[in-house]
Amino acid sequence: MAATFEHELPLALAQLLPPALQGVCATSRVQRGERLFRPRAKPRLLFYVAHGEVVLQRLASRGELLVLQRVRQGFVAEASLHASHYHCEALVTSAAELVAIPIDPLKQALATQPGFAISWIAMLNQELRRLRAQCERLALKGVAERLLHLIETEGQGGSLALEAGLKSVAAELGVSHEALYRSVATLERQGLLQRTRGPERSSVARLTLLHR
Amino acid sequence: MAATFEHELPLALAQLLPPALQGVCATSRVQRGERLFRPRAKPRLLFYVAHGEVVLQRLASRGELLVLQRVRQGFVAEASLHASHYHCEALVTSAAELVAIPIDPLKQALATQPGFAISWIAMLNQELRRLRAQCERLALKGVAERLLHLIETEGQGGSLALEAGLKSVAAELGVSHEALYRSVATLERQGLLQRTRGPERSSVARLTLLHR
DNA sequence: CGTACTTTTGAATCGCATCAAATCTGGTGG
DNA sequence: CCACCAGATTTGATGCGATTCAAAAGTACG
Repeated sequence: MAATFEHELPLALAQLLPPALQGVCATSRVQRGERLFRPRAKPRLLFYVAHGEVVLQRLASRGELLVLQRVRQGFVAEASLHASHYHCEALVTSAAELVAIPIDPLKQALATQPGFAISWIAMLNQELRRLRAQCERLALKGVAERLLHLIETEGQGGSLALEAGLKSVAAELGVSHEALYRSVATLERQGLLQRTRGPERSSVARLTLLHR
Repeated sequence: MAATFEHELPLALAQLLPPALQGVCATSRVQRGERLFRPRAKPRLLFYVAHGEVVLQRLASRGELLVLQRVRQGFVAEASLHASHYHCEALVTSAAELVAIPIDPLKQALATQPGFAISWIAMLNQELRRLRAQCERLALKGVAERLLHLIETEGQGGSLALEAGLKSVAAELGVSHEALYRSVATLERQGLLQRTRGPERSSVARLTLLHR
């Protein structure tokens, strides 16, 4: 779908981006399954995910699919700002509302507006901390420990919204989906976790931590 | 040791930092075992590792030690620039030469010199890519695969220098040191890997990839 | 109503963690 | 110089947990 201006920019973006840059951004709704970019493509746009879910993934040497990042709210591949090409691909796994920011004007704004550059650095710092948390999580040994760590760090108040099903979570945790299903069932049986399903087509499942 | 000005700043830093900021930086040599900062401490200095090795680690909920990052060359905890306190601790694991950069002047320079801010953003982007590579590595299932991935991504020309022994590498790979020793031995037996030890006290061991 | 996908359960297998112990290493102090 | 110690390295044995393969049931969507 072409750019639509009927929707305002998400608040987080409106506060971050300078007005001049906001003018050249395009908001669009993207269906599940679409690809934002492929590996080796030259970066021209930088994407921000307002709703939905986008997965950054990469084909490993053995042909296995590695999930580098699931983005539910935030920038996609912001590290490709100065890169000559993408190192991974971005796939929409849950219908999303995206903002596309042209890279050239973005770099221009960063170079001329110090306040914006500072905010951008703060955003990158936050992203760094998030990634370190993910590394910490992947270093945990058990499936249950990884899942609980995910809910604690990525969830809000001990509750994690699932936009795209448990299978996608399993990939992010670096475990087989069978192992994750079993672990969730066990934790539920032990009363440590509660899974709620959305009643409607808006299947916003949710994992909530109990007794802790 | 107090600041010494007998040594110039490392080239990478000299090119990155504005002259005014270089003037307030302190170079120092730090022994193995020293701690640069503890969790919950308020960040006042930002460290750059010129030589040696510094490990960013954190005590997990179970009391296990999680290695978030091994820094052999680059910044330590650069994400704490705007943070109110550290989330992890930094331990020197191999005698290191460090540059301490006061945070306040650093933030001042970032806010007033757009070119510097841009360079800083580029550095953060590089760090983000490195961390994504680490996540990718930790998602691999086998010890051997993780090790080979480490050598490929962190090494230079298929050869990785070890500043602090295999045990520290095991922690970074998220595996037990026994498993890593066995894996290295197996790979050596298969002719896929060669381990060289430094002849002198400068025990710069090295892992080199063969036949690939 | 059929197709594609997720979810679920089962069973067999394998790799790694763990515990244990021996050897080797560098560095320290007598 | 040597005894000694702390840590790294190495090898062995055992058990657990995850992967893998397989198959069935549930669910969304056209």
